[in-house]
Amino acid sequence: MEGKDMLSWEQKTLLSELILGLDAAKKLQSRLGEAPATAETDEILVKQIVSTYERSLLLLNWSSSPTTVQLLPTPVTLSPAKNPGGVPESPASINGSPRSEEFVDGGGSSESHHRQDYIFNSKKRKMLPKWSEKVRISPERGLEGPQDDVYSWRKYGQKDILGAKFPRSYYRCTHRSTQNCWATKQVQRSDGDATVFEVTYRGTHTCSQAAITPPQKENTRLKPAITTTTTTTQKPKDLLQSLKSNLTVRTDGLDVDDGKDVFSFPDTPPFYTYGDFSHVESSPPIFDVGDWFNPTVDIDTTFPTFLNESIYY
DNA sequence: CAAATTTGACCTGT
DNA sequence: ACAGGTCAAATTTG
Repeated sequence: MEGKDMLSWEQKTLLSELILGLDAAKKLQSRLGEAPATAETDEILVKQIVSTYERSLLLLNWSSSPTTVQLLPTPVTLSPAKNPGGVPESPASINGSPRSEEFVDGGGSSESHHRQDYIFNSKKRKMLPKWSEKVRISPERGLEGPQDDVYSWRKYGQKDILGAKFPRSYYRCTHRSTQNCWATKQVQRSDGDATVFEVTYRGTHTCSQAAITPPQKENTRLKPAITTTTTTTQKPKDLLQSLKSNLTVRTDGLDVDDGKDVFSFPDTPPFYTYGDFSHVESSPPIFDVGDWFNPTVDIDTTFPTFLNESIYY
């Protein structure tokens, strides 16, 4: 939030990457020109150069998606502090394989791509930008936290994570198949603070978000988990040239235990600084989330039933 | 009845 | 072999 350089994260990163690359390149250049220096050094330098430029390229435009692609300079005025994420996702096989087996379907055909497709996608997916943030919920609001855009998510899995007390749930954009939008997110309840969830996004939306979604209620269901909130906001914005790479903010491994729950919430633009992520919000008096989480759980009774009877205000 | 979720099987990278 | 992530059939929800 504090702003010194008003440069966007992308710009900063790109700049430093390019500078590093250039510097390394120059050194190597002089070295090679001089004498047969140590092979090791050269190797290191070369590696650095390569990776640096790779990242730069990725930042600049690592998209080459067949369809979708949204490198259009949206004339939308973005808040200076917030930049809706908009990284086109795609192969970006910079120095990977000069193959052309890159894109699958350019339209929407998908008759029988089976594991091939799966494999391909999983690889591709790994390269998608990733970032995470924490969201806290408040008894009345539902959720609190950076709420900017809201996309429609569809849960496609849940898994227990080793060491974590709560399962992690996986969501993907509802328009995955229809619009080839590969944005996904995973939600994990914080071990420590029951009102905090950590959500990790992967890939940005390439769908015309805010699709036509019937008026939905943002309610809470009576299920062992607060799920669903396929909210959709129609904000004709956000499609752009934001770039980001893989940043992963992570909460340390705290160990607490509880029941389990999940819920989904909106998406938010990624914004952080390279190795600097200090977003510790002042923790206001936390209230109890009462039953929104699990009114009834089917967990072993051996567990402290999550917020079963905590404070009530 | 269509769309979303649940959940165990399956896939892939350490 | 294991853990995390995804698929897909069955089931639930609206």
